[in-house]
Amino acid sequence: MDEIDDVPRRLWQLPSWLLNRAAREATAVVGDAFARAGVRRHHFTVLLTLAEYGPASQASLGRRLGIDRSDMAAVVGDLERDALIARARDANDRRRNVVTLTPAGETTLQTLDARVEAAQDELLAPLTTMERDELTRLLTRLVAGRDGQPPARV
Amino acid sequence: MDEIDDVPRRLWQLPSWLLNRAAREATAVVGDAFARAGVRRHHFTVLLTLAEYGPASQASLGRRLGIDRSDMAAVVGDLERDALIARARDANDRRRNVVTLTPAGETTLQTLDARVEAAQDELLAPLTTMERDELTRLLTRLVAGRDGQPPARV
DNA sequence: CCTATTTCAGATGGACTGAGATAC
DNA sequence: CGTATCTCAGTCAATCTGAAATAG
Repeated sequence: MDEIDDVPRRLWQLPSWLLNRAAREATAVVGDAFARAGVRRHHFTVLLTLAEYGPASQASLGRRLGIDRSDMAAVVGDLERDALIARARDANDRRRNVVTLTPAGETTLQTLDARVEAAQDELLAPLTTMERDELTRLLTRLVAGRDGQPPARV
Repeated sequence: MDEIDDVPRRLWQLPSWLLNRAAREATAVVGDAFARAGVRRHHFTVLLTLAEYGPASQASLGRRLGIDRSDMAAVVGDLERDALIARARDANDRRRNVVTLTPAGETTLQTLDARVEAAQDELLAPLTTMERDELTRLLTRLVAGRDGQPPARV
C-alpha cells in the first residue's frame, strides 16, 4: 500500500471517500490472499457460483457476477487449464458451454474460502464483533436498497 | 449500471464484497456529479486540499492524496489551463512548482462541494440519518485503524 | 555523488466494444 | 431473419514505471 500523509479532513467526512478507501484495503487484503493461491477474484467467484447453483453456461455466470463475456471466456479458460472446472457443449443448446465444478475445483474452493475468511478478519481487525455485524448490516441495506436486490434477511 | 442477476448468497455475506459493491456505486454517483461539471475526482480533491492547507508543491499534494507524480502533473496542467489554480516556481526550492488556488478555483470548489454533498445524499438514500452516521463512524474507524491515521474525533 | 521534483513516454491490468462463427 | 453464445482483437481510462532534465 502507498504511504499517504495526512489526508484533508473534509475527505475523511465523505462517505463516498471512506467507502472507496475501505474497498481499496479490502481489495488489497483479499487480492493478496488470492495471489498467494495463484488465482484472482473472478476465479474465486466463478467457483463459488458453481458450488452454490450447480453447472451453468458462461453467459449466465457472467450475468450473475457482472463479469463481461470476454473476460469470462478467459477466466473459464484458466480454470479449465487447471482442471478446476470442466467445459462441455450443452446438448440441448449447442451454443452454450456448460461449466461444471470438478472435485479438484471443490477442494480448491474450500482452500480459497478459508483464505477469504481469514482476509475478512484481517480487514476488519480494527472493529469489534458487534461493529463488524453492524457494518455488514448497513452495507447490505445500502447495496440492496440501491440495486433492488433482495436483502435476504438483514 | 449493469444488470446483475441474483448474486450468490455467500458473496452477499462477505464484507469485502459489500465494500467493493458499495464503493462502485459511490464512484458512479459521485463521478457522475463531477462529469456534469467537467472535472474528475482528482481535480476536486486537489482543489479541496489547496483550500484546506494552502499553497503546496505537486509532490506534497500527491503524497497527501495518494496521486502519482505523473498523474498529478496532468491534473495540475488541466486545472491551470482552466485558471482554477496558478503554478509558479518556488523561489526557495526551484525544483518545486508552488500550486495556488485562484478565486475562480474557490468558486468552482464551492460548486463541486455542493454537488458532492448532493451525491452523498443520493448514495445513502436507502439509509436513515442515524444509519448514515453509524456507517460513517464505522468506516472511519475501519480505515483509520488500518492506516494508522488519526481518527480525528469519531 | 546522491536525492528530490517535475515531466514525458510507455507499460500494465481491468473493464468494455465490435465483429465473426455458430447455433437457436 | 433476428437473437443468443462464445471467442478474439482491440479500445479505453486509471495506475504506475523509467528515464531525462533540473535543482538541492
